[in-house]
Amino acid sequence: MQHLARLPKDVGHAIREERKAKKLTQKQLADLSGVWQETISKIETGAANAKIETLFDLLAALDLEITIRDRSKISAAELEDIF
Amino acid sequence: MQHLARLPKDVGHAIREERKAKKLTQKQLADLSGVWQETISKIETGAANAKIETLFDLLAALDLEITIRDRSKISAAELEDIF
DNA sequence: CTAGATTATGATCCTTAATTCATATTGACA
DNA sequence: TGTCAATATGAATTAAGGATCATAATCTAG
Repeated sequence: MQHLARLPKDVGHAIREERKAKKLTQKQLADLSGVWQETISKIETGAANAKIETLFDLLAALDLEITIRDRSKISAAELEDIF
Repeated sequence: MQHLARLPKDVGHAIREERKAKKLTQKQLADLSGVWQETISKIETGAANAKIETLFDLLAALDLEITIRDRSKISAAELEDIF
């Protein structure tokens, strides 16, 4: 599964889906990442405008990474076919 | 060109490279994105831990998007970009 | 339905990003 | 080299995130 993000709230959704896909609770992710459960909740629900560092703490704990590229380059559907 | 980001500073590098690839000055990007030139400078040099919303303001102005996925899913094409 | 686990929300305190202005530094180029 | 554009840096102020504690709301198995 791969997540396209063009708006800040997309990031929270992606975090939540990846956390659930890995069968982790917010508390477990909190312990893994060093980010508080309350903060994770706010980020996942879009109630927070998190800092990049906090986001990367969560991404690292979930073994995720980010790629940045032009919007026109390739569609998410096409990428799904590749992977 | 596509940028892999696993650490916060990678984001600043990607922003800078994409801005230069599109032949924009920090001031021009500032006018396009609504983010101040001084702030862009700090983000590009890694001197700032920007907020997600600020990052997305810059990505939108540069017509960029991000994808989030598992670290293990790296294509051959991307490996060539990295090495 | 109930109990326990999970997630959400609210308050306070502390830290820090973003804005804004001023200016210093660097870079490009005639 | 000298000048102007571009970028970086620093200070002060404002706004907001994160830590922390407490607790409410929600979900879920038994």
